[in-house]
Amino acid sequence: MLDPKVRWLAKWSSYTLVVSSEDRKSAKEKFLEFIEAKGLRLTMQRMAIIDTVFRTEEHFTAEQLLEWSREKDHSVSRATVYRTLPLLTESGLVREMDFGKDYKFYDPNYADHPNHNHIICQDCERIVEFESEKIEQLEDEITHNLGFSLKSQRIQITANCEELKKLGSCRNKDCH
Amino acid sequence: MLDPKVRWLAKWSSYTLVVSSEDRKSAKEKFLEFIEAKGLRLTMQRMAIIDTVFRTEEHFTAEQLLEWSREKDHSVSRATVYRTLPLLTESGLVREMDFGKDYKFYDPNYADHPNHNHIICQDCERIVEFESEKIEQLEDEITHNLGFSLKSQRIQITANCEELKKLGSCRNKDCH
DNA sequence: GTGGGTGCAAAGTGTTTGCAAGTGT
DNA sequence: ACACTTGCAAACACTTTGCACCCAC
Repeated sequence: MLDPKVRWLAKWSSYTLVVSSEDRKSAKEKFLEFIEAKGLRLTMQRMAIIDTVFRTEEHFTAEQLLEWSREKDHSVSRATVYRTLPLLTESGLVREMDFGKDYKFYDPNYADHPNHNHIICQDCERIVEFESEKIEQLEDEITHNLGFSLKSQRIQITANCEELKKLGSCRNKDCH
Repeated sequence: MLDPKVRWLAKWSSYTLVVSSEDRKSAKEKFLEFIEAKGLRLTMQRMAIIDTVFRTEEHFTAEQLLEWSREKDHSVSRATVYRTLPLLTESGLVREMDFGKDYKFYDPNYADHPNHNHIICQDCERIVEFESEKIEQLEDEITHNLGFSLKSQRIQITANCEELKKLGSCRNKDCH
């Protein structure tokens, strides 16, 4: 395993090498193909951003992505992050989510689980994902009955930790 | 039926009279009670806004609410609309919705159908509502199994009109 | 009369964009 | 070389807020 700093300063040729040894290489490689197919260029800044996105398990905001990307390449600017996010969502590998906050969240796990839904803890803002074939089936049925064909769906559940009620505080209170 | 202009210029005492003859009086009266319970005042501007909200069947934006309210009382300002909206959502009678646009939508039908969900046509932006006890039950079950207690939920389905596919165009294409 | 409410305009906040300089191919 | 990209800072769009005046109670 290379020193992360070194890895990030490396040129593209050695970079792919690292990529192919990563867990999430699949989604990342798909995105690199997407970029290539569109005739776009692989700049150092984009690489830093892309790697951050596909190395992350959590949902993140534009600001967090900027911060994390800068740890890898200090030259990444806010503008580039905001210009790269639409590419990510356009590729279908990252999903933009709106929880009614003033900023958007981005979900890098979308590629693997295109129909997953979210539970957001009101107390700690922890986000948990789930999938349900039964619900999907019902949604599809209802949508069809109303004269539409379902394109995509999202469920957002706002909830409280059971822990909070029992213990008076939430274990994850400061996890965000 | 009074001339709308006159009705809106009337003082509070005669105003309630009109209210009680309205279809949506129930939600509106609940909100007036909510305001009173909080010890807030009933200004002409608030009345114009409140009446607009509870007379409306459609989903609306802050800007639309301002425009409509101004038709009733030209002195209503944008600031007052934005200061009144939190009261409306806080009362539980209006629901704030985020469809990922830069502005929020507000749903005045929330009081009557607190768990309704939305299907948005990708082509014409028409919004259709639906409810499903089965889905609610499943959601509640899943949420509980994951260690949370469900507070609220929302489903957004993006779909295409079946008509569009069959006829090549959507009847509602220009309805928004 | 008084404390909450209002309009106005300025400030905020997350996001987008014009432009000149930089860089991957 | 050329066209795509970038960083910077100004611009944007929606929303919030400070302040002096106003008005419902």
